[in-house]
Amino acid sequence: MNLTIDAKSPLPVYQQVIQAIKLEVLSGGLRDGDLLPSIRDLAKLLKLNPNTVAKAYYALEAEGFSENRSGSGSRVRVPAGRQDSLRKAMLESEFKNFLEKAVSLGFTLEDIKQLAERIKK
Amino acid sequence: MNLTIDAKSPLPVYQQVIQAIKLEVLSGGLRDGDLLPSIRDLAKLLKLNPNTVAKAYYALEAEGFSENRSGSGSRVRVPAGRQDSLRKAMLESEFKNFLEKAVSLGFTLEDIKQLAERIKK
Amino acid sequence: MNLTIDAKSPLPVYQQVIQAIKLEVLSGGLRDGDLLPSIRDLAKLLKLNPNTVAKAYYALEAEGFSENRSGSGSRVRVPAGRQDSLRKAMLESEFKNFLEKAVSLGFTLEDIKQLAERIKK
Amino acid sequence: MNLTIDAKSPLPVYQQVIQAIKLEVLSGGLRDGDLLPSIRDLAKLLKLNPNTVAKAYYALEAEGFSENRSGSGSRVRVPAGRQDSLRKAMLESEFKNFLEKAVSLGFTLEDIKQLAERIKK
DNA sequence: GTGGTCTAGACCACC
DNA sequence: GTGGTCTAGACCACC
Repeated sequence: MNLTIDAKSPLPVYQQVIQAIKLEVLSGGLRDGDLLPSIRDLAKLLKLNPNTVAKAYYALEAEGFSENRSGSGSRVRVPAGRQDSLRKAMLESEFKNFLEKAVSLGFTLEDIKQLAERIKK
Repeated sequence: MNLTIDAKSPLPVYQQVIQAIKLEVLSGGLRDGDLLPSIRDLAKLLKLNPNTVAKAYYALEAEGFSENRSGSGSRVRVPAGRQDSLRKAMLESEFKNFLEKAVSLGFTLEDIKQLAERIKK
Repeated sequence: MNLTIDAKSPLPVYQQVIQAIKLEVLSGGLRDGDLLPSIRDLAKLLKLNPNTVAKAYYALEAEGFSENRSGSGSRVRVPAGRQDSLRKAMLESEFKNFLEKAVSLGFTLEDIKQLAERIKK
Repeated sequence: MNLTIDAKSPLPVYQQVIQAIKLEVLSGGLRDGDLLPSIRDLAKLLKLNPNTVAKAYYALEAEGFSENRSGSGSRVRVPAGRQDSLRKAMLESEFKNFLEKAVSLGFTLEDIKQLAERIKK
């Protein structure tokens, strides 16, 4: 897993952990049944308090992304079908987000196409 | 002006105000010399404490986006050339941001092109 | 509000707080829009750590029972219709629960009727 | 025996085991002198650590519900009269429990009677 | 070792 | 004053 925490981000640290793990799940880096690092290990790795990581794990379980069991760790839970639809939904929402900002900045779809051409290379 | 404040956002409210006004300037909704709404009026409109709005206005002035003259309100300050380059820089940064997320979700540039085709219509 | 915490209960303290507030909402003691006691006040009253009460409030908000706003406290949120259906659903579930236990103890519905007659008086 | 263990329950697992066996005894599913399953067998069946089951068995013996003789297993101990009075006491306590919750939800005895009528069918 | 709960006490943004 | 986040460190049940 490739987790980095940005202490300066306005996004609370525990939510950064949630996002990073969700991304890992959605990108296929973590699959259904995979064991997540233990709360204490991840806390040590990210130099966070175990409570902060626990909060993230708790939220992930509440959202159905994992199953935490005392004594045997936390495992990823992603019904096969769900992963793909979540992935697509997330991409679309990110893209719409971007489009909205671009449009409110006064750019046209033509401008955006040109931008895309330039950066792609 | 089209401002909406999200109290639940991790981004502090006064920074949301800053962002919204900058967007307005960059999109051309506010031009060099335009009068910003008074601190009290904007606070009332957004249901915020005037202190919060004042904090945003001071920050905008510090960044050179406005000029506050006590007694005669705050006026937008945008040197002619600057607006365009800021606008472009912001669009590029947003687009790169989106691309990064898409790639980390495992999508290819081809996937993104197709998405763009679909949404455009 | 009539909250009592049982330190010996196997139910975690923060869940006891959640239950007590939900009960208060479902019984009509707390209505939509009512202000909950502040985290600090309730913590002092129950002799708990503010974090523990905060955890309960956070969960209540996640379940849609309240809306917490920094600076202006936590307010009960119960759409008028929902309260009644939740109340009935909870009663039925409690009753079924009881019936199951009674039946597994080998009692008949006749036994239960007699018990009810006796206790009612 | 019909045992199901809920790892998420706030009630410790070994106490769930105790409860389940007591219920079995009170309902007549297990009678005086009956042999309980071996600690290892029950642990395997419930996917628990044998230590957890052993803890439950010791507690049951301490309460006088069984007699553990090393080498020849654990046998249920229920003096003839005791079973019936325990059964009744448990039912009454469960019923009072239910009534309390119903009343605190604001239901009247009339409401409860109607509920009973509906479910009975 | 594992996750879950809790206290104590700090700092933040907003009021 | 309000809720939200975070660290530090403890204890619990279960493995």
